[in-house]
Amino acid sequence: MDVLSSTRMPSFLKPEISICTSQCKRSLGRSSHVRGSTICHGELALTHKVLDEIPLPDTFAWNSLIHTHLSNRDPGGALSIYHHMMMRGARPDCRTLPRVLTASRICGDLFLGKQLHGQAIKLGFFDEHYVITALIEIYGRLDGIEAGKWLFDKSPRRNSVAWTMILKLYLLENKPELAINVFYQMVELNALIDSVVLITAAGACGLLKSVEHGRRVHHVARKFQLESDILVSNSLLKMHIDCERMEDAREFFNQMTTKDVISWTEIICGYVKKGEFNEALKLFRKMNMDGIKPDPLSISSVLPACARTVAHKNGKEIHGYSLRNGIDNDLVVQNATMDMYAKSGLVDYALKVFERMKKRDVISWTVMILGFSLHGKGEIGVEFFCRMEKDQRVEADQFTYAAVLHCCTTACKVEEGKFYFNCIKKPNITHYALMRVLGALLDGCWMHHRRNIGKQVFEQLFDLEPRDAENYVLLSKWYSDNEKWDLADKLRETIMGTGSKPKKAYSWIEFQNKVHVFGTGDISHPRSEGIYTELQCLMKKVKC
DNA sequence: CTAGGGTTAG
Repeated sequence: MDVLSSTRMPSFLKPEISICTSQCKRSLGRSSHVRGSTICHGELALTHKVLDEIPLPDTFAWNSLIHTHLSNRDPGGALSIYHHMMMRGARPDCRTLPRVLTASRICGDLFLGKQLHGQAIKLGFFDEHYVITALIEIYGRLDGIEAGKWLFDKSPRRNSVAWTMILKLYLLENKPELAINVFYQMVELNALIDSVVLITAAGACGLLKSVEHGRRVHHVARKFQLESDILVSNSLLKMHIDCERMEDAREFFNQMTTKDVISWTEIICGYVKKGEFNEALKLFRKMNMDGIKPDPLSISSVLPACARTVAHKNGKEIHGYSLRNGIDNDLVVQNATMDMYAKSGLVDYALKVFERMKKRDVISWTVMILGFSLHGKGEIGVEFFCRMEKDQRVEADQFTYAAVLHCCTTACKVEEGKFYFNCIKKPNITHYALMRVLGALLDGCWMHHRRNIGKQVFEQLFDLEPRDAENYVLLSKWYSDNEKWDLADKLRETIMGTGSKPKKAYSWIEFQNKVHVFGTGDISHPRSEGIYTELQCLMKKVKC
């Protein structure tokens, strides 16, 4: 029986147990037999019963039971144990309060947290590290960072856990610069710098995309000789990637003495995000040669690289690997596999994977709907969207709507497109989603030469994201398609003026089992001169 | 029997 199933057990105050008491006493005669990590459904129920029968269970036994409920993701159960403990006159100790505070935090009960705070003071546990941290966390998360920070400033003792909690709370409120400032304060005050606080600080630098702060955190890590700690080095690696410094990231990765599957996954992901799919695939192969076994996460991160090169052979190979190793049941892997097939031109394979899936989430549906639209099967995509809407377990989000709109554009279903577009106007839709949707609508405008609508859409696009170079590329294409060359040229000048750079465009060809990649204006290929000459000849022939 | 921590898919 698995541990989690005990979350469905009867509530503590009314245990419904039909096992004879003598057996209970044999198995749990002494309260120290209560072990949170190994306890299962029946045993937990038994424990309740036994604690009811013991004249006065010791605090250790109550603590264990509270712990068990918490680790079984049942904070409500933990709280009712605590309540019962109080009713029976048991005295909580310094290990009881942190756990009960955690339970009330998960339940979102700040009022109870305040009561427990009072109790901590009354019982003299206020200078306990664990109590302080738990209090900072419940105040910080339920009443805002300032409340947590106040407590932190007032608290008689501070260890690195409490400091880290403050950093974490700032990050939760999306204030990474304040988190980094706290980290610098720590360093200045000679507080103990450990791996966890370094990981948290590195995360803050990544969120800020600040190379400057990143260097300083890196320096501190080196000073405390924690740079080679695998968790620290992985977070430093991630920081370089998040700061969009792939060269630095690669250099750091290369000199890492130990690399685990997470290190490899991070760097592969970094290259995928940057569009360097061949480098991502190379590294995936290298990882295997280094004897690191791919896991569902690394598989899911390399599959997009296969999807976006003609190397769908690699994709099939990786699909085969996941089948042989029994990780094809992972939902994320299945979604990534479907997307790989759909984007490699094998939408039928994608559909096969889709139909075999036991569980489907909104991403599964979106991938499939988008897959159909990419293959000019917009009608089927819209059908799938309707099919999805019948499934109560999934709800369309911004990406699903973008996909279905794309279907409408490829199927020339302008009216339906408008209909879905109107469905999107819910409060939880972000600007980003709107961007994509508008972009999709725009494709429709091109097809129908509905120039006025197109112009309106552009105006909205620029309002939303005036600095996004991609929008200018779209508009430039729009002008060119409408043979407004002078406007297109003028726009190009504007783009240069804003200083925003469009993403580099890539193309590729598979030749003799090797994938050759070409970027715009790329002259890195050893035979690039010959390639361009040949290209010019071809262009001439095309024009004739 | 105790707190704060690194990777993934549209």
